[in-house]
Amino acid sequence: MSFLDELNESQRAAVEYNDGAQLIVAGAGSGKTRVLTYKIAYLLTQGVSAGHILALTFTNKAAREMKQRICHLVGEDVARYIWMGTFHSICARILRKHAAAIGFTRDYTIYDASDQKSLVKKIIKDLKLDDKIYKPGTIIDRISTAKSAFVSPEEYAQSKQFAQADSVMNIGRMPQIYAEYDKRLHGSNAMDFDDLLMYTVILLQNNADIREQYQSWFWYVLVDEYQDTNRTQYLLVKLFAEPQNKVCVVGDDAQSIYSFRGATIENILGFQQAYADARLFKLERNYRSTQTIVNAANSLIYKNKAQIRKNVYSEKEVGDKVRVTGYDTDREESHAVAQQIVMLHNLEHRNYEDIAILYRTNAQSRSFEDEIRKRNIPYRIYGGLSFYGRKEIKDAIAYFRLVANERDNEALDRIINMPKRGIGDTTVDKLREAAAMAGQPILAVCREPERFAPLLQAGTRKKVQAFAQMIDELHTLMQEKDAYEYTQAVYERSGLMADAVTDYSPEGIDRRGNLEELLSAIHQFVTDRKAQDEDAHINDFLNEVSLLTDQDERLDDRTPRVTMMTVHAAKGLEFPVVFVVGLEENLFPSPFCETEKEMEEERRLLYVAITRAEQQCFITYANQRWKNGQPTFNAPSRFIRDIDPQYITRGSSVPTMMPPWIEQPRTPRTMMSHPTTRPTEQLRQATVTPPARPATLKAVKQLPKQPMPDAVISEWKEGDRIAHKVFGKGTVKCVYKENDNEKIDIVFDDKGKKTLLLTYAKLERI
DNA sequence: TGTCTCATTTTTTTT
DNA sequence: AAATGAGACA
Repeated sequence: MSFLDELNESQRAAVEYNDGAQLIVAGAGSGKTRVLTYKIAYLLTQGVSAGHILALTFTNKAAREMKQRICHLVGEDVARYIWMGTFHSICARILRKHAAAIGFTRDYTIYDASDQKSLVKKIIKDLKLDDKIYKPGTIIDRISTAKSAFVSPEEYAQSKQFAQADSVMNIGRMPQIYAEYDKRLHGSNAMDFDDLLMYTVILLQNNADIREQYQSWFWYVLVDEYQDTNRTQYLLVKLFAEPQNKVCVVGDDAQSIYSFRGATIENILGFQQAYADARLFKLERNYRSTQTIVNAANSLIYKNKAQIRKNVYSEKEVGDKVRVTGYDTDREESHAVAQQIVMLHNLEHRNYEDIAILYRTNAQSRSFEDEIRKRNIPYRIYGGLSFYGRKEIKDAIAYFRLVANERDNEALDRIINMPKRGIGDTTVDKLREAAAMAGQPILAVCREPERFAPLLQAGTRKKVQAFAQMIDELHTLMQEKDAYEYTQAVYERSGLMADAVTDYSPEGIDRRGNLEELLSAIHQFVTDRKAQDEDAHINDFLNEVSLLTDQDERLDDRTPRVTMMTVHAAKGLEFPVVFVVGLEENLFPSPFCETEKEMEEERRLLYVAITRAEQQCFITYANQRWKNGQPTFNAPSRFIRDIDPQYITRGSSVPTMMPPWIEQPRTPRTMMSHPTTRPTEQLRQATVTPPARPATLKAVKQLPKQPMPDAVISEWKEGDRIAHKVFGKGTVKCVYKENDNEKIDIVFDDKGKKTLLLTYAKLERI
């Protein structure tokens, strides 16, 4: 087999074995995708036909790339029949077909994070719980944890473990909330992301005929990134693979970084127990990075206890040492990184696309963005507001959703008064109540208000009815037209486009542009699907979009750009030059990890970050960082100490001030509202003993609001620093008055009218 | 009902 | 630094 010659010995062994269950432990950069693609190609040459292969990945992007590579090996006409996709998209596909078996219709909606949140908020309100204690975020997290562990509401109510964790958090009513949440989702003919997996397992468990149908259909099951699967996914894989157990999972326990989402590292560690005669293969040769980078990463991960020991090595050049540099402030850090990028580009002729900045939290991106833009360096930020996350796009999509699934109450909530129809919150509340009373979808109440909600005023009834009628008319159109024509009809009938067109503000023009972009994306979709002789219905589009992530967008753009993203988002990618920034205590590692186990996950996260680098790796930290409008002071991350010093060189941009190591007191939860603030000077002098906290500087949160006459503002402009920034609502002009330690933000709307005035104090001497 | 003003809060990572 | 929410008022 000629193409197998392109593999090394261990890769080839892994590809050629397919007698049964198989675990491939693939070190970073060891060609794991290559093995998977070649394995699939090999299976095809062995007579397994494409349609009988199921390959599950973590992201759409990974699926698409793998499919492309297989196309190169075996041709597109074969590759297109492989069942390749994310867990979620494969499940969504199966559930569409068998929706009735689990009590849904095939038009079910997939709720995204914001739908979940608003639903949970309503439940908390209806159950009359305190939203200070029952925070939507926490609740959603608990529900997701349960679903990831395949725990139903009933089982949740029985579970001592969940009950105990809830009582610690003082959220003892969780079982009721979970049950109610489940009920309302079902009532809305909707599922959240976790449901897609959970219901597929339920479907297969409860329906022997369907289960056997898939089990005999899938001859071979492959799973990528197995270290990031949760219990529900484990069950799912098992259900697909039984009874033959021709299953091949690939993963790296050292790169398991999604436990917060329910991933359990036990899946990969216990694979050989789960599949009795499973064979283990290891890929240990790293083809990506220099020896120094591999060694540095190894020395870091060596500090973790729970892991499959392996010996990842590189035979590339030794390469540069990892450069660790500390700065006084976060501003200096981003300034220096941007400057370094300029130098890399101009002096070492690095392409911008070869460079990435990786950080722990999305919030860190802003300062780098500012500095990089100042220097006119092209860049791209992943993970910010994605196109499909924009308000006007979500509104348009909410129309699609409601028309397709009239029970989708979250979509209705979004659009019933968008654009303005004079249907306010009070009316919607009444409608909701009437709907709950009658056991009807809210839209049904809108259709016949006199029957379900006679209390509404005549004028309101009319408005509500008109809305329902519009939706119903669109419903007819939806069935007649393709997605493109239908979208045009939606824009027109809903008044969305008219609303954007008459708005001449910069934001309005932007909104219109986005709506047009959506339309052209749908046009593209229709053309593509028709060329493939596939359906081009709006529901097909909706399906695809609701499972999209921000990393799946913007393929067209080929300008070389510096990449900025979180370390999580960088998993699976590689760059010649990588900056890992913000390596400080209380940031990286995150202040929220308390157990040693969580700390090990943070360490793995840094391992992932470092191993993204092919040739050069820079690590930076800042002694002072602005957080929530307040300065915070943190010691350099303990992880820097974990890396063997022989692979590190100290950066020299500022006087090296790595203090002799002090165990940074980790801010306990209860103290979070009073962040420790310590002046930089103190940090410099700190020796072995943890420094006391001399409060020579105090950050004053917010000055009392004071009227600020325009005259005063113009007076301040003279000689003061004035910054311009553009963000969501309007233009902000910040006026700093240094001597009085005050800063004023004046927010103007598009017409130059003053809309918001905030006064902040900077550091105040005591 | 909708807009404007002010006040409070903020736990990381994402399919 | 920014978003979200509550309350006042037109």
